[in-house]
Amino acid sequence: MRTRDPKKEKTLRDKAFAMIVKEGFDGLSMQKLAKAAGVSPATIYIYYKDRDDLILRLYAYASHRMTEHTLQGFDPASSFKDGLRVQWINRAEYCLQHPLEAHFMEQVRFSPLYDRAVKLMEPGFIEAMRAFVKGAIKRGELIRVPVEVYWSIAFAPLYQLLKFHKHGKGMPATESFALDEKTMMLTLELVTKALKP
Amino acid sequence: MRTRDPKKEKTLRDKAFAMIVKEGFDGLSMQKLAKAAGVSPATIYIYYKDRDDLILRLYAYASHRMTEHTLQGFDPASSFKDGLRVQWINRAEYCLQHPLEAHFMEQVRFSPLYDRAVKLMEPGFIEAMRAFVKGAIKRGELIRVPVEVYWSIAFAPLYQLLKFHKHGKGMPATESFALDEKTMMLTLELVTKALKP
DNA sequence: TGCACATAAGTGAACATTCATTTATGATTG
DNA sequence: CAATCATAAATGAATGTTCACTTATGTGCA
Repeated sequence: MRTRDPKKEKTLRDKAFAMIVKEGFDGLSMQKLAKAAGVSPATIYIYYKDRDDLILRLYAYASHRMTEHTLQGFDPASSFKDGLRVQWINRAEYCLQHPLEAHFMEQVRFSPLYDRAVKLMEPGFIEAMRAFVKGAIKRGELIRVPVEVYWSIAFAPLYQLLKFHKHGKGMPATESFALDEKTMMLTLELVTKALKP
Repeated sequence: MRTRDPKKEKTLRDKAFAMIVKEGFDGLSMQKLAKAAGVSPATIYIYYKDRDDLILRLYAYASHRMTEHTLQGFDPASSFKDGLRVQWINRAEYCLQHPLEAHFMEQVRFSPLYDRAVKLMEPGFIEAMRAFVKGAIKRGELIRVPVEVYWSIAFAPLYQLLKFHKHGKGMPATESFALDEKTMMLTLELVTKALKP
C-alpha cells in the first residue's frame, strides 16, 4: 500500500487558511487550492469529503490547537487572579502566533457553518473552565454571576484588543495601535476589578 | 423620464441581507438574488456597480442606521453612567430589532472587504463618542486609559452577550440562554465598576 | 532474495452547473 | 420624442466534484 505524504496534508491546511483569510470563503475554490498546494484537485477529495468537510476539519484542527495552547500551564484550581492571567497570556499568544488560524475561526463563527462547528469544542476544555470558575466563586474570589456574564467581561475585552491590534488600528480616530504587554495587563486589571466581589 | 421603483431597492436590500446571513458570502449570487427579489439580474446592475459595490453599499446602509439608532437620545455631555446606559440600550435595541443587518455587519468585519468598509464610518458618530469619553475623563467619572482599552471594556461584553443571545446558547455547557434586561443591566454595572476611578 | 499482487495515494481531463456581467431590445413616463 | 428603467437571453470564465487511470509501496509466497 502506498503511504500518504504527510507534507501534502500540512501544505493543504496552510494554503487553505491563507486563502480563506485573504480572500474570504468565496475566495476558497478547490481548484485554486489544489494549484496553490501543488496537488491535483482530486487529491483534496482523498483527504476531505467535500468543501464543507474541508472547512469544518480545518476548524476542528485550529480549535484543538487553540485549546491546547490555552491550557498550557493553566491550573483550574489556581487563584482567580493567577488563572485568569495565565489564560489571557495563553489566548493572546495563540492569536498572535497563529493569526491566520485565529482569524479563520472568527470567520467560521459568523458563517452558516457555525452551528456545526461549535459541536467540535472539546469537553475537557469546557470542564476545565467550569471548574476554574466554580472554585473561584466558592473561595469568594469571583462574584456569583451567570457564566455568560462572566465570560463576556472576562474575555471579550481581550479579543477586542487583539482585533484592534490585528488591524494595526484601534478606534477610527487613532492613528495606529499596537497591543503591548502593559496595555494588556492594564485591561486585565480592570476586568479583574469588575469581577471581584 | 421613467421613475425608479423604490420598492425594488428595498426588496433587493432585504433579500440580500437575508441571503448573506443565511448562506454566507459564497451563498450570495447575483442570479439567486435577482430571482428572490423578483427582478432581472441586469436590474441589479442598475442599482449597483458590481457585487462588491452591492455588499459595500449594504454595509454603508446598515452602518448608517446603526449609528443613527445608537445616537437616539444620547447626549455626549451627559454623565458617564447615564451616557453609557443609553448607548447600551440603543446598541442592544438595534441588534435585536435588526438581527440580519447586525449579523451582516459582523460578517463584513471578518471579510476581506473590512478595510474598505471601515472608511464608511460616519465622522459625526466618532466625534460624539470622543467628546463623551473626553468629558467623562475630565469630570473624573472615567479613568484615564487608552481609547482602545476603554472601548474593549465598555462595549465588547455587550456584543458578546448579544452574540450568546442570538444563538440562543451561551457557554457550551449551558442549555439555553436568552438575554434579559436584568442580566444586561448587571453586566453594565460591572463594566461601569471597572471603568470608574 | 526476488517477484507478482493488492491496495491506497495521487493524477489530469472532463462533467454539468453556476457564476458575474453584458448586450440588444422593449416598456414607461417626463 | 427622449431618456431612463427594466428585462430576457446570452457570454465566457470558473465552480465543485467525479472518473478512468497511473504510481508507489507494503505483503505473501517462491
